[in-house]
Amino acid sequence: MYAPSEAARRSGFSLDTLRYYEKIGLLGAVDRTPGGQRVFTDDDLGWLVLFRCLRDTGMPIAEMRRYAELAREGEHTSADRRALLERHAARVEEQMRLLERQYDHLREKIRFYERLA
Amino acid sequence: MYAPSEAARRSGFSLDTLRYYEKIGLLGAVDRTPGGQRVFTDDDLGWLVLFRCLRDTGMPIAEMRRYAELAREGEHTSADRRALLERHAARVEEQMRLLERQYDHLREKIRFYERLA
DNA sequence: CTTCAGCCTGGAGTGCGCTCCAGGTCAAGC
DNA sequence: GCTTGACCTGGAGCGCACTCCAGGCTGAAG
Repeated sequence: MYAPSEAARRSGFSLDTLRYYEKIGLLGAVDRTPGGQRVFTDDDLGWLVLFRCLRDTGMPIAEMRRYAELAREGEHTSADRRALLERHAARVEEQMRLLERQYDHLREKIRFYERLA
Repeated sequence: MYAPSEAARRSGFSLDTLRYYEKIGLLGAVDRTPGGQRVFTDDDLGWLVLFRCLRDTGMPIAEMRRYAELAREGEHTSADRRALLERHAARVEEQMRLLERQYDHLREKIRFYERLA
């Protein structure tokens, strides 16, 4: 059980972002105190860690939401979820290759300045 | 000498983006025909290749513009330009490490589904 | 000389992912 | 019981990087 600020700290998302993620249905309905304040569970935190992974690797929010909806539909969507993640992983591999290629290009440019000095 | 559409094709930027880059001062003033249509030089293309590299590695436009302005100021800014590129390269290295870490995490998640099948 | 695809301009609009705000409520510590 | 910092809501606003549009001009091919 985590207070909102604690969940924010642990997940690395801002409080506003956590509320936003709930509002758009990325996070399922978060538990509340009788007074209406959010209480995050370990399960919620697990989702947030996953969202951080997907977001850091460039998955658009719409697709994360799709994944979350599939998960909420139950066990029978696991093949779809797996396929979704595998398509994403393939895109990430491509992205890593591009990044490395452009990094080399950048290093080459820097060497130009080194020779100049 | 390249027509706008040819410059777009070769650089991978859209025509609108090329005009936008000129408008905001990322690209210096591009040559024109007597009638006012753009004519891109090999030098322009060189800049576009660099912008693609920097953009693909996540440099914000404001910083690319800073680099371009330094270059237009002349030789004496080369140390600044080099420093700018080196700071950027360091950020790219960090980005590559993060991407790889999160990719591993993603693969781990996929293995979970593989074991499920 | 005509045609018509390609190009021009200034400015408005888009999509994404937050981020901020006003005006109030909640709850832990004294 | 009171204080005060954390939290609530709905909705507006923002920053980035384009992207699109209307209405008009250009220039190579036939």
